[in-house]
Amino acid sequence: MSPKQHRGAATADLLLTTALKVFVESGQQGFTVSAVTAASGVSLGSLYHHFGSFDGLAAVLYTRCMEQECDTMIAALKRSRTARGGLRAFVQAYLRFTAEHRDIALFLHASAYTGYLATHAEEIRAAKAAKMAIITDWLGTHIEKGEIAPVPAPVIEALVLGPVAETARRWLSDSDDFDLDQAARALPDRIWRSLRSGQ
Amino acid sequence: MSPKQHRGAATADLLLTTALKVFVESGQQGFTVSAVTAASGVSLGSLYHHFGSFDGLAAVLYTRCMEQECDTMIAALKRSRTARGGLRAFVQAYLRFTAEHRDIALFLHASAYTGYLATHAEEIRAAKAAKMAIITDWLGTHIEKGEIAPVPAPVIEALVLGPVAETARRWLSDSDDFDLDQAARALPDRIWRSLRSGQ
DNA sequence: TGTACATCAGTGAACGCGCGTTCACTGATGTAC
DNA sequence: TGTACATCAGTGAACGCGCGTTCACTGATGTAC
Repeated sequence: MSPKQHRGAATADLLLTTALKVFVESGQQGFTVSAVTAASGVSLGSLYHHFGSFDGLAAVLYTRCMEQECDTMIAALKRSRTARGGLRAFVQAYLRFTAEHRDIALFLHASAYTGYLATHAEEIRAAKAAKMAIITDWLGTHIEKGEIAPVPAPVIEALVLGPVAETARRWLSDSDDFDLDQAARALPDRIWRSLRSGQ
Repeated sequence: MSPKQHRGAATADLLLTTALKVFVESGQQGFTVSAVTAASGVSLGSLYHHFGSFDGLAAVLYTRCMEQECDTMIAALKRSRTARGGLRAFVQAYLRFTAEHRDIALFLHASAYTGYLATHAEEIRAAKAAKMAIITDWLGTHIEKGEIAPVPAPVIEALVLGPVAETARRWLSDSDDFDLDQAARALPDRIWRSLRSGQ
């Protein structure tokens, strides 16, 4: 299972890093094998040696980015024991991640309905579900505790992820005229108002 | 300016209708000129006569779908004079539109970062901004009246559009295991809690 | 009313380009005895 | 320690396919006098 040589990892890494750069700089249209090999200096055959296909490379890149983002969110959530505090940390971590890793955030948002992920759709779906389960579990425990209102889980998730994702999308498509810090300040409290039980 | 013949309108319409069908059935990958001409029975030259390019057809289709959706939302908003009532109508109209026009909703969501809209990005942006202005104006008047909390406009917009768009996206990618009616029942009140002033 | 002309609508073969992929190959590294 | 061998890593020319687009053309419709 484990490879007898390890120097290949650096090449695979270089390809992934370059692929992300190419995507961000050239968009979906310019996201091609030849663009990635040209920009990285790695040969075409080497790319196929490591990833099997271009879709394969895209799938690995997507999974890696998605997990990096989710792990950041999850760490933020678990830093706090109250629902309100965890939520605040989650929202701010998401927006900070978007700002600090614009390339990753852009790739993740833009890949939603693309063809290059279709081949590996099931694996990606499973990887995403695994990370999301941690987040929804956290929310679940706080519903049980009575801090969050007893509303169907998909609704809670939409109330949390929706405004944050929408804000990120806006900033991604118009970074100059959109005040992300202002949104990061106001959003947590407003989202919390939509979730808390009582009243 | 006006054409001397009108029968062409039917052909252009057939092309647009077929293009939407092809997109929904075959995805971004299968969304090609040849697929559209084959499925519609219209000749390649005729497509170019009416739209100039394939991107041109896609841009017209996108604009048309977007305006149809926005007009539905706007009509719902204006049916009510209170912020709370308008918002409820808006949310439910959005989700109902998504369910009733799954094909349009899917195309609109999936087109966000695609290459085929890049060429006409500016016109599309302008058309979208024109429709959105009506919605943000409506929200603005209710902020002034004090019904909606004095939070920055982009935050308000994210709180309204975010959860609704997220819910639509979820249903679009998993129509069988997602209860859209349940969401449509619970969401308006929850979104309203995040917007209302006071407390 | 007839006819000449301009414009609109529609046709489909042909073209070039760039895409993802294949493949036969060389070189580097690790393993066995 | 040396050497034979298997596997991993990397190379780049070549291929076929299907994409969007072009273009010279015919037919239909409306207009002018």
